[in-house]
Amino acid sequence: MPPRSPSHENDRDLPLRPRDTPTGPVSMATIAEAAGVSISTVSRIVNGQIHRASPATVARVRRAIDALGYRPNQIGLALKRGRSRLVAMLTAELANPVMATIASATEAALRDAGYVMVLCDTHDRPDLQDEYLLAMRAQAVEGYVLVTNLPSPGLAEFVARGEPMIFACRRNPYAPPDAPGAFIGIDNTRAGASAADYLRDSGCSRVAILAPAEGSHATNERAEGCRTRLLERGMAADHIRSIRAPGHSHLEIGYAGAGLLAGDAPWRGGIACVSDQIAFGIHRFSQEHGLDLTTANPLISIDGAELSAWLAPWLSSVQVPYQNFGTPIVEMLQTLWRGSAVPDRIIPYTLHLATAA
Amino acid sequence: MPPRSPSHENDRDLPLRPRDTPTGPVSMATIAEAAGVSISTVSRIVNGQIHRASPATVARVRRAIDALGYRPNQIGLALKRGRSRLVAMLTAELANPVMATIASATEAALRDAGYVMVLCDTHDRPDLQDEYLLAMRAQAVEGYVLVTNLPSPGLAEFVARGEPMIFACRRNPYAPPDAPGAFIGIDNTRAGASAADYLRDSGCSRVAILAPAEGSHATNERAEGCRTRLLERGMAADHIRSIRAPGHSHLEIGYAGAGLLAGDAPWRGGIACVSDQIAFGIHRFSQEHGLDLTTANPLISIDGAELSAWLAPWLSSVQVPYQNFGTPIVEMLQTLWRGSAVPDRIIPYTLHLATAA
DNA sequence: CTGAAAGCGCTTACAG
DNA sequence: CTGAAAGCGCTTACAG
Repeated sequence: MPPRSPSHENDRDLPLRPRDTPTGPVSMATIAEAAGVSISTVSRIVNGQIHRASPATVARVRRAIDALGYRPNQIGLALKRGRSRLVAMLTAELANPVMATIASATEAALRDAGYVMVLCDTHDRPDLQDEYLLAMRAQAVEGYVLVTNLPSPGLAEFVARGEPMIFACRRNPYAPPDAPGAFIGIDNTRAGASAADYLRDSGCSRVAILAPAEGSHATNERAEGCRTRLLERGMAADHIRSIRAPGHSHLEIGYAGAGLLAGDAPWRGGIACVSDQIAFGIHRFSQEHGLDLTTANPLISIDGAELSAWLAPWLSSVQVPYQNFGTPIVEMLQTLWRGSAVPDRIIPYTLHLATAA
Repeated sequence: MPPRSPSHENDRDLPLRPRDTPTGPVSMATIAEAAGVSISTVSRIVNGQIHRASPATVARVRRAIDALGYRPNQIGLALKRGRSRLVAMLTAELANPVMATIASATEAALRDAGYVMVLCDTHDRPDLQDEYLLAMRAQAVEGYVLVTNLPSPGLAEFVARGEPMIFACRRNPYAPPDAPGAFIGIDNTRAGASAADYLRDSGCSRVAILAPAEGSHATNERAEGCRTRLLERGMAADHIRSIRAPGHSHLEIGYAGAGLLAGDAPWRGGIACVSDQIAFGIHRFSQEHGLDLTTANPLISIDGAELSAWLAPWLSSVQVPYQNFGTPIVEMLQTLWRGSAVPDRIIPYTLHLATAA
């Protein structure tokens, strides 16, 4: 750093961050020394207790802060407070666009609230989920947003200890019955029913419902909600074909399901998919085999990724506004921090209609 | 906690984590007291210096650790070391599948290396980028992975200070010329050339190149690489149509570009898109207007998201293995930490061919 | 083989 | 209006 006037009065003229040689991060002690006051005084001023110092002192300290580019070290703060300004997000699979959207929205909302998001991808492995929970506690994170709900000893313990956790899309597997579950998501049963209504209203007299063989609570509810509504609306049980296809990803499940659906004869009727990706899988199978499963039949999926409008105009969907989940998630966390119970938050969805002729 | 035998000898029989009442996280002091030794001794054993304690002591401490479920508090550690085990990832737009893939891959590689990833979405705003850089420094993160490269005062300062930063896909705008840039990505110029080769080999005698009006360095290189190769391969300059379309997202850019392309007469010739999303935009425009831009013309894009194989079989692409970026990114970071310069890492790509007839 | 002490960067009563 | 001191959970010479 070039030599400069010893007078603090000149600090005002310095650019915001004048260091052009690498220096370590500036600590409160540095500021205290530069301003000729104690660390306590700097701390108070940094924390807005300006009425507890003379205006001259406040000005001097502030000038030093600006001149040296001071930012409070969050580690020191966290150690003192016993918690960081970190919130952990655990996703089952970040590569899934639904999860990426939720992560992105949550990150933005947390930033607005002054928090920083740590991202953990469990790859749907219970051991990794537990490893992350423990690692995050060791980081003194202040809360957890879970888009994963595998039963695991660690999760059970965290729930039992009352750690501040929000469950997005997937419910707390250890929630006591009838207790608020801190869940945010859609009513999956109703979403399934809406899919059924759409197909029924489109004039379908038979419907195939495609879901994963090893479904989660959410996908099972969607499939069951659809089936129940179809029955309610007078469809004969043997006109409802439930296909539970195997596979790792929903894309593969859709592909395999399409094989089952088209096995005997070309399917004529409505198709309900519990997720977008399953519909995409059906589409690929259909194209590869010269079929028209997705273009000749009324088709609806649940999730409604924005990309569908661009690449899959043949697809109608129950559209879930995942991009808006961030704000309510943070609100729910803040409620937990205040010590209150957090009721489930059921998000309304909309219906997106296929645009293709 | 139920009363239990005061003898430590029984700890061996306790389940891994026997606390069923909420207790604060266990500190080293707790372990020291439980094992009847000093904190120093616990610290040494936790850190593997077991030859510096008697076997009996080691056993006693380990038993206490297991019984109480102790994990070192990372905040205390970080304060002592001056750095956390955190690495910051800054993305320009997490909702973009390319960025989500890189984030996911980096997260996994960091975890394997014992680090935790903090995710920051700059939304392509220079002010947010700077805000995050400063916030991350205040968290004492040990390194930065940037998938954003907006010129900003903060970024300039970080580069000048030699902070450990990796630039993925987007180059360091402040890198001194001829210096290693700690960049990882493909050779964009060559990728553009490969796109040109594909179209030329497909027999195209004219080609439209679609790129954003306000292109980044990367998209400009791709477009220019394509154009140059077409000229090299004997295509007349007036058979190459460069379309630089306006828009916020690449989807919109593709849509707008398709409008320009189809403005006068239906386009007959090859189409090169500097990104997948631009191709998707063209597809939507084409479908909505009853055209066959994407199905009747040889079409290639750069990026090659996996989803294309499912939803856009008409699309060929230069496929970039973003899902494999994690390991090299962490290796590069580790090289920086060792104090060495990090040469650019140019990742090879493959060609994915359209499957549709 | 083991422990007391200092210190990392903060905050917060407490004393003056 | 201001500062010295204790303490958050660690590590690391240093002394014994």
